[in-house]
Amino acid sequence: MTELPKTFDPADIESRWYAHWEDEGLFRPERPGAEPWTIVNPPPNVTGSLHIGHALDNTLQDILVRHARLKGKDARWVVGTDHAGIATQMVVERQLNAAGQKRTDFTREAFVDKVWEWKAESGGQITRQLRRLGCSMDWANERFTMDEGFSKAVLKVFVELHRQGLLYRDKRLVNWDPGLGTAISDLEVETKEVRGNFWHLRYPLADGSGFIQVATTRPETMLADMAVAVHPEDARYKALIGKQVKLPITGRLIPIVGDEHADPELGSGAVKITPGHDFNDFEVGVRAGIKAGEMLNMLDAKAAICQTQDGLVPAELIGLDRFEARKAIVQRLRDEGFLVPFVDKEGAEHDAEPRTIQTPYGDRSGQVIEPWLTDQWYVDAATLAKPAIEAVRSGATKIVPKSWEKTYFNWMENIQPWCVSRQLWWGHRIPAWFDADGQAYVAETEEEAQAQAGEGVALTRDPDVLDTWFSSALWPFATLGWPENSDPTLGGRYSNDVLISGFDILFFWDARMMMQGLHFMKEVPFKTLYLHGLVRAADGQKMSKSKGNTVDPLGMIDKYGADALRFFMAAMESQGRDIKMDEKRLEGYRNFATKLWNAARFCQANGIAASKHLEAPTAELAVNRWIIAETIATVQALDLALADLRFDEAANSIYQFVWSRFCDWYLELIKPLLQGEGVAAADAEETRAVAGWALDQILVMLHPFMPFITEELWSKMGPREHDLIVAKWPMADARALDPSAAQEIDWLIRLVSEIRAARTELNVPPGARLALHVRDASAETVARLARQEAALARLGRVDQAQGDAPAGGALQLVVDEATFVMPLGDVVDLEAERARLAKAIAAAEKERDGLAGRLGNPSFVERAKPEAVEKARADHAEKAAEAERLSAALARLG
RNA sequence: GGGCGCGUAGCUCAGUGGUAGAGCACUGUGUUCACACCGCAGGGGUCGCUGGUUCAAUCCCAGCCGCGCCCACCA
Repeated sequence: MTELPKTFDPADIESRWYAHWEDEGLFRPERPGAEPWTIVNPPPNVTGSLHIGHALDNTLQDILVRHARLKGKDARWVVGTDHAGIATQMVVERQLNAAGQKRTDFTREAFVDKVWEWKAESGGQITRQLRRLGCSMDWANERFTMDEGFSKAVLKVFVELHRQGLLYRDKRLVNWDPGLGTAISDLEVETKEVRGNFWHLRYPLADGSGFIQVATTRPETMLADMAVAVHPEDARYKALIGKQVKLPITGRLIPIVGDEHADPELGSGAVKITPGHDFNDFEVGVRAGIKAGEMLNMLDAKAAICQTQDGLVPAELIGLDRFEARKAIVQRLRDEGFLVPFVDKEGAEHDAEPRTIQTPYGDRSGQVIEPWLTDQWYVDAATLAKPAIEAVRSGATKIVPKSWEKTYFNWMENIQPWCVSRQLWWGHRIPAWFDADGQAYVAETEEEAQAQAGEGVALTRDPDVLDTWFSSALWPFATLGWPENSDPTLGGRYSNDVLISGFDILFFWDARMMMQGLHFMKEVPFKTLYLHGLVRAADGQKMSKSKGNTVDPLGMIDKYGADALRFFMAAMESQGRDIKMDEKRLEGYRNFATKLWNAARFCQANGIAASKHLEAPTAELAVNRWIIAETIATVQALDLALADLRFDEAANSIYQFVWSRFCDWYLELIKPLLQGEGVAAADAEETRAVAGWALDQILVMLHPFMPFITEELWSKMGPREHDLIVAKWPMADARALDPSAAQEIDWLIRLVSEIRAARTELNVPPGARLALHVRDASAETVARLARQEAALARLGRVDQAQGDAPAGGALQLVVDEATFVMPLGDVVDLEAERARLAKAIAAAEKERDGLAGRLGNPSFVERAKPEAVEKARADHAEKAAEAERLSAALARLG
């Protein structure tokens, strides 16, 4: 047993213990035959650094892993990083730019090598930071979404999905990011409301019989218009259907078509159709019989104007950026009389009507997204979604909190084809080869593709890579050895036990793991999906670098210790709510750690040491039997809370137990037994044994939340057979519960509390010792008073006296059947005591009368649950008796 | 337009069909060598508003007000 310093210094112990655990392989001790328990960590981006959201996410996971490990399971927390295609490519490109270079100065191979170099140097930052939080991950088997095994899994999945017809190449509109020069998925598009304009155009009918008016937010796209649509039943336009319009500027002849898409209520009721540059118009175009290959395209990859297939775009517009082109085209339309001016309320004329419009932006680049006609690879998500929906309906995967199920279903049921190809260099290269005619051959190797295509056919590999989420969707099984490992349960680790993620990646990641996991493993990837919220700034705002209101978790660890930060996260994690950063609270949990530290110091100083046994020691004294029962009750509460993933309840249970039960009462109550004179040696010994045992249980129970301080104290309390991280979780043994001991200590606590409150209220000097007389005491109370004499003397500063109290001023209080009288002689302010008693009487009477009122209501007695009536009767009798005894005490005061 | 969530003590948050809790902050006080990052005692809430269901509602239902988030093709 090593003596503990007076102040707890987290920094001193954290790195020491972490290194020890990791070096000794304690994050995944050998446990042959033990029940496997598995959780996979959401792989952070290699470009990332630990932010406060990671701190929450990983704390919750570590609590579950450590709990499972303490319970003796073969717990494994799979860890690794994600190659994060776009993000990582951007980081490396930015570095090149800073050095005056650019990506295209290099060959693809050379650039990708540079990214790997960057990854080797900087990609480990976040995993080092996770260690500071105390995360007990299986580092020995760390994975990367582009490591060799993973790449095999990705190839296999791509090829199989293709063979099954669930992955295909298609020409359709895609969300194109002109800044990054790649397609992105629906989920990577953020729609924002921006101030924009609404231009009203009039298109001349080809036969010269007049005009048809249309409105648009994107006038420049008129260069690729292929129709004007009106509602088939719209009386105003019905006769025009089938006529031709001669487009301004290009002079192209386009038809007026009838289509349900045109809403007679909106604008003029007629709408220009640009199938190559608008998702709605694409559908209208298809219905009008236009094939994707024929749709006019007027933009290049950078969203500058290019010549359309029919060559009708005037040369002076070619090469203009889309926003420049808009200005030029509006001006020309105005000059040529095709722009209908907007007249505002004051009667003034403008080119356009101001209006807020929904505009799509790329979530990475911040660029306005262009619907663009390209060939891309798509996954038939709707088909894969069906089993994923069913799995949640049947409960095979339970979503916690349940309220997210609806969101999950809603998204899954309306899911669109998932565009998985990206025009980037960094990522999993698509295993497809094209011949000269553009025919694709999909295979795991070039040889196989060649075999499909036939001898001598020249093949070129698809230059594109896969969406990062395509690979991370395989994380729950590809990290466990699939596909080499053909065991359908992957050694009992698939399905994973639980997945913890922020709700912000429910669609990006969780849903896609469900789809891929069910498709390839025929089982759900995880039995429970726990979704937590965001960590927000103190003022409730979302944290962001641009706002400059981020809180650095490492800074919090430096200031308060990792244990305090972890406990904060756990205590604040109630299901379904975001967490607001509250540094005062964090400070409070730092204080909690110090409190525990000092409790352990007290134990050390009083000969209390590491328990020799797992089971609770046998005990005779009520106080010891009571703390054993309280410990058991806390284990039960913790197990329940953790099973329900109620991290806040779990944290609060152990917090309350440690501070309010163990420190505030138990340690105070046993002081006379440890330090008093004339204590039987057996009693002192029993108490030391029980206290040591209870402290041990506290350390084990608190360990998942506060691993560092608990491990330190565990080691300092005496010799141990093993480290705390691999200790045994307490057994919730109901046999240790003792109602009579609990009742006695409960009575003692109430009596001491009453004495203290009364003393304070009457301004009895803290140091003054009072004589304690009792009247109307039952035999049980008399016995308890005798047994608890030392505790009462110490905590209440009272000395028990025989016989009735002498007449005169006294402090009186009622606990259960007995009235306690503490004579105060001349010191007492009789008026103050009368007032105090009167207040107590009033309170008891108020409750009594309230209960009487309820009992006097016939419908309550008739219709309420019998136990509710019974309880009301009992409470009423008790309150009535209390009021009477207090009144008697008041009367005695004279 | 659809969906979800939130509104409980000054602040941050739990909570239950039977008259409300925690941490911090606040007030008073400090005898007892574990701890002032502490102890003891205390004040403080018409549980957003309005109806309804019920013997009984902060908790269930409906509407309203306020706040936030997600999804969606109004040109």
